[in-house]
Amino acid sequence: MRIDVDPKAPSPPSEQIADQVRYAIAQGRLAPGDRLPSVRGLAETALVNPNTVAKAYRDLEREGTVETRPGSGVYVASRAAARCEAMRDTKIGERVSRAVIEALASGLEPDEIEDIVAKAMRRARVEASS
Amino acid sequence: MRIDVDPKAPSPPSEQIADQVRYAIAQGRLAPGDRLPSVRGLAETALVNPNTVAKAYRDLEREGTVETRPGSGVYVASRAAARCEAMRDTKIGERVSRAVIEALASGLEPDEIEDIVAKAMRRARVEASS
DNA sequence: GCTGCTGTACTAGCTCGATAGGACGGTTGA
DNA sequence: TCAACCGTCCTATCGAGCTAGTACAGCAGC
Repeated sequence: MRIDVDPKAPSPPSEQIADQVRYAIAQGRLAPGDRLPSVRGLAETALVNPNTVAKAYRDLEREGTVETRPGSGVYVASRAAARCEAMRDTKIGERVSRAVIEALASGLEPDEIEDIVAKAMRRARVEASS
Repeated sequence: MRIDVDPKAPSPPSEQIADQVRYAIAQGRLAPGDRLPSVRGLAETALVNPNTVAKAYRDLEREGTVETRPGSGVYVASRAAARCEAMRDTKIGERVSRAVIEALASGLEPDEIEDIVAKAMRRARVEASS
């Protein structure tokens, strides 16, 4: 369970953390009943403040994706996978759409955009395999 | 010269304005010597504070894309087109790449992402023609 | 019981950016 | 000349979000 936070990304760190947990659940890398990293532990490895991790966990708890057992930790809720998958699809869909729409609005041609997408895909594959 | 500001977008209004001016220059919709909308006028039509437009113009001035003639207005600089085109390509490239990389990291398959891109492209075309 | 871990809560301070409102000097055109 | 417009500058305020530090209550294992 590795979670990376990019301080230069447009979305705030707490949202990045919550998103990565949701994606891990959607992929099945986190199953119902699994325990999440501790607030303090994750804060240390992700180089953010414990309060930032706590905010991410609080948001996940509110939407029913995780449940916290007082004194023990935070665990993936039982019916979380389907919801996480749905959230991922809409969220990623919106984000990719927004980028494509901006690219078209900037005057780039559709085939230039497809080129950029293909290149990004290849680059991401290389990074993922390394 | 229509400039729209989306207050819900992740990037701040002043950056949206500066980007749209750059894209217009890259496309040739704004040519060297053309005059930009006045700070107060654009602030009114784009529903933002005049200071926000002034900040966008100041940034464009600093990078050499426009030049302001005191008391008269802000005008597109003579060698702006090439620089704007280069800036657009890197900026849009980064933005699209970031979205694609996040989509792959979230567990979506490459062909699913291509689907999303194709759909966004069709939708943007419809909106542009309306 | 005690130690160490868990998440939670709270106050305070900081940065970034937009907003609001006013004042200034330069230019344009009647 | 003078009114209207131009961009610029300045101070102050607000909100979002992260950071820092502290304190608290619950659970687990020795």
